[in-house]
Parts: sequence; C-alpha cells; structure tokens
Amino acid sequence: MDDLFHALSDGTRRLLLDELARRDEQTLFELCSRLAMEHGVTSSRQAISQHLDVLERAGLVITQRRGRYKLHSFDPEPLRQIAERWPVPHPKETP
Amino acid sequence: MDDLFHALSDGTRRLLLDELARRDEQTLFELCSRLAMEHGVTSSRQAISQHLDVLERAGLVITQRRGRYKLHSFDPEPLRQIAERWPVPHPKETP
DNA sequence: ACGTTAGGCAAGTGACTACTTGCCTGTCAA
DNA sequence: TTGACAGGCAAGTAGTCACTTGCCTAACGT
Repeated sequence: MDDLFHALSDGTRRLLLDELARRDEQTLFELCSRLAMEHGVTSSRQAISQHLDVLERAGLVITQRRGRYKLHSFDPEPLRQIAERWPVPHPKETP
Repeated sequence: MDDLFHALSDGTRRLLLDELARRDEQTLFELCSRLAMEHGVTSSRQAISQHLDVLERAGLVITQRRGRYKLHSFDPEPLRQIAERWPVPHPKETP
C-alpha cells in the first residue's frame, strides 16, 4: 500500500495514468510527446521512464514487450483497496 | 490533489485515518497512545502532531477546539476525487 | 551490414520529508 | 495563583525523491 500511494503522490505520474486511462498500450515515446503537447510537461524521456517504473511497481501500470516496443497499460485494480479501506459515504446522488 | 496523495503516502498517517474512522473527536494524546498500543508505532508526540497537520491540510482531518483539547475527526470527502478521476471497473460483486 | 529507433542502466545533484530536540503558549484544577 | 496538562513553534539532521547526464543494449528498416 506504500507503493500505491507513493506512486499516486506525484502529479506527473497522475497525468500518465490519465493518458493511459484514455488509451491503453502506449509506448514511452508516445506518452512523452502526449504529456509534453497536451499538458506542457517538460520532463525528459528518462524522467518519464522512471515514473512509469514507479507506477508499474505499484501495480497501476502493466507492460508488455512487442518487438522493440514496450507497451504500457493502466490497471485500476489497486485503487480498489482505497475504497475498501475508507468507504466514501454517499456515492454522490444526482440532485 | 497533491496534498491529498502526499498525505496518504505515509503509513503512520494512514493508521491515523484508520483510528479516526473508528472513533471521531480524538485528541492528540489519545491518538498517540492508541497508535503506540495497537500498532506499535514509536513516533513521538510532535511527530504525530505534524502528521495530523499534513492530514488536515489535505482536508482528510477536521479539527475543533474544545477548551485546551483539540479534537480530530476523519473526513472522507476528499477521497471521492480519487474514485471520480479513475473509476474502478467492477464494484466487486459477491460471487 | 549499418545507421536509426526504442528503451535501459547507473551515478550524481538539489530539494524535500519525517523525525527529533528544546522551548514556549494557553487552559484547567487545587 | 500555582502547577500540571494539552498543544504549538522552530531549527537542525538523516534519509529519500525527482531529475539529469552519459553511456549502453537490442530490435527494426534499407
């Protein structure tokens, strides 16, 4: 659980999750250019790579090798632990 | 959102939330002794106090002054943002 | 085969964080 | 009023983190 929250505690990593939630199976370079274009992130390729490692160790990102490409996908499973540990009172009714 | 996840990224702070989820309106000393007794936490009073400050800045803990006591309570509201940002697929059906 | 492309490894740096130590401010009971 | 109790403020320290820099490996296209 430490790994999970530590992974989520960084803004760039949360943006990476947003991007992967939109479209699965993205490469490192795709994610780099998308974050730069759409969110003005200036981080280098290595920085993004390390962020993805952190997300992968937390179980939030799963990867698969395809040739020379490494495809990243979002796995929301670990987030369930949060809702299970501290259930949010009212699932927000539509008023 | 940075404050929220940063607050949750520490194990001692998560234990504090657990304790406050059990019983609201606890003082600093109550929380200190409970964490020490039930969870073997060795942190000092000042350490716990700083943790509570972090939780309060994240909106996860709300406080009220009563005489010389400062009562802490758990507010799960900010946690809703997590579920709203990355909805977890299946609310875990009972099989 | 050769250059290019996608990605990985590892050391170094500046900033931040959790925790301690020491002292101070209020509040209550006797 | 005095002492004890609950809590706050602030500086210092050891460890961690995000990011960079430089070089390396492996898979493709021509």
